[in-house]
Amino acid sequence: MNLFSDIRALVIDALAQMEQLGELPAGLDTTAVTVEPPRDPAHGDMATNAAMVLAKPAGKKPREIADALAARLAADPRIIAADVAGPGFLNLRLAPGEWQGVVQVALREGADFGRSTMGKGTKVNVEFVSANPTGPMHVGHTRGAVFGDALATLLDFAGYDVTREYYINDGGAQVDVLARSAYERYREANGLEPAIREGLYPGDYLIPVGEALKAKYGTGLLDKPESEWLVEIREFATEAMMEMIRADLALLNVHMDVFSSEKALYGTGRIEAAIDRLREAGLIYEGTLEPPKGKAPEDWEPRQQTLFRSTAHGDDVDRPVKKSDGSWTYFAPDIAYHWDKIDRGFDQLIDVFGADHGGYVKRMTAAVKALSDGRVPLDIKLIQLVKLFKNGEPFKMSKRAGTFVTLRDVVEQAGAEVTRFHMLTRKNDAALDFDFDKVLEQSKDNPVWYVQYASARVNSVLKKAAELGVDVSDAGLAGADLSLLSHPAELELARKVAEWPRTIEIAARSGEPHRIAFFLYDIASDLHSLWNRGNDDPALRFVQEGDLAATSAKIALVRAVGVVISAGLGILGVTPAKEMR
RNA sequence: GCACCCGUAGCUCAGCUGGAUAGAGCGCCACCCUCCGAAGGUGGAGGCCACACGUUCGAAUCGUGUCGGGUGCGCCA
Repeated sequence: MNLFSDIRALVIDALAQMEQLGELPAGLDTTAVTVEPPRDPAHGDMATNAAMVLAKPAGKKPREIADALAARLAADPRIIAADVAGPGFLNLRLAPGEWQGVVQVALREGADFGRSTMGKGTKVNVEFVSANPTGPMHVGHTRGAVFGDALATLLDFAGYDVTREYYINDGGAQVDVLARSAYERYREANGLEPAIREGLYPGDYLIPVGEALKAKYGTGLLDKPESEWLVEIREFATEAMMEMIRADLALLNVHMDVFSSEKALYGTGRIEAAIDRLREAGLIYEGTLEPPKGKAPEDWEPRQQTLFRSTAHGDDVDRPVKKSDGSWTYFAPDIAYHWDKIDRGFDQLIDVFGADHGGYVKRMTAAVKALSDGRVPLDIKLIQLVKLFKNGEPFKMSKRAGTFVTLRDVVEQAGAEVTRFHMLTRKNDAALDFDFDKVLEQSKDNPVWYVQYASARVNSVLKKAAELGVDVSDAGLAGADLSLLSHPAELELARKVAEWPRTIEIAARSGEPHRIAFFLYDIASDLHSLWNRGNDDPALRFVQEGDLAATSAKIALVRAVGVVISAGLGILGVTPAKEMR
């Protein structure tokens, strides 16, 4: 349930009645009518812009519509006041019973409170991470992994049918480089001096792969030409890398539903078929690209290439699908891969890319538009970089010096929970600071800690109430006399609880899980604030010694907040804390 | 040169498909607490929402342009 949509429905209903009575012209478009919490609580509980939005199409003054609408709404028992204000806002004040009802619903629905049917079962594919299988994942991948996973959970919660997917880039030149690097480590395992020349992957993580190769092949591949071992070792090393990547993802509690392989597309005719489909649409041609203006490479030579007319679908220039030697570019199998996703029946595609792949967005959306006849939307989410800090000082990374920070480093130092939450405290397209010390700090300016502290407080106060004989089960609390929750400060917190389902829908609609993290910080802050007021005003303490009924009602509210915090943390992939240590 | 993202308080950032007097944390100032409902609390100062036009009853939010920062720009993925 979403109280805001309920009241909006009430408003729309009232407008329909006004149309029937001729107070408004028939057939008005009410899609722009909103019911929202006003910024200033003094304006009431909810505000609607109906009168202002409809004034022009109805040919009436906003005030006139607002007055009539107010009178009609005020007749509903759920609404105790409806006042016209400002340029034509209609401010509504709801009966306390509505807010108390929300608390009860939260307790009854528990972990499902806020779950929405907005997505209507739409099949959506979220492709994320998709790191090259050539080494361990680094911090940048970590953010992408956390974001993609949280987005997937969020969409699921909002009623979408979600598939988490990883595209393995195992078809390009980089896996040959991996094979050659692993071969050197294999030689090393056999007591020979490895020749890790420029351009190979120098990382230690390939040493065990070399040893495993020795265990499998003994000395059998030594002194053989590359052509005899490349394919086998490539396969072996890629599989080893994928195992490592899966293990890294598991450290973060990220689990994919599907792993798709680029290599598996070769030789199946899938790539050719995808390109042919574009060709039939007249979008493939042989041609020559202009050099980019103002940045003409010195070795530029015009070349005849097979091009995709991506400009027909919003791109700036057409893009090559074949290299000059006739082999496919990276783009070609990616087109085939996205076609495959369309083919598998997804209604909506989401790709999570690093911001450095921003230049790839238009051509990919163009391809998906062309392949699906505009039926399947592709939404590409770009993830900005993570700036690492240690105690306020920038933490320099260098691949060459071997000081680059891996996903494993981050998780081992900060923990999966803290890492996940912190990575979601910023909008995906904004750069994120990650300070190894600050994320572990126990203070109010650390959102992770502050939200967990609220969660622990809920737990501890429940325990205390239970000791005094309150039935603190959700069912028991839902049965409490909630009309005792009448203090304005308590109703305000209940209002925040009522905003949870709305927050889910907004976050899901915009594909922005960080909104959940911010909401959690807000509601945690409100809970702490009410708790603190109990220091000065004993009537606001959650546990009222000697008054079981009042305590039950207050604990019900606290537990409702706990329900929301648990649900929210669950979407972010974080386990709520039971106590602080 | 072109495309995409960004520009909000001294700092780090939110701002809900355009909505009323633009919010939070840190820092700063004042007061309170010295409590085991704990790892502080309450209040305050502080902003031409980069700038300029435009659309609108209404713009931080939409459009155009300018300035500033980031990313990317055939035969890498």
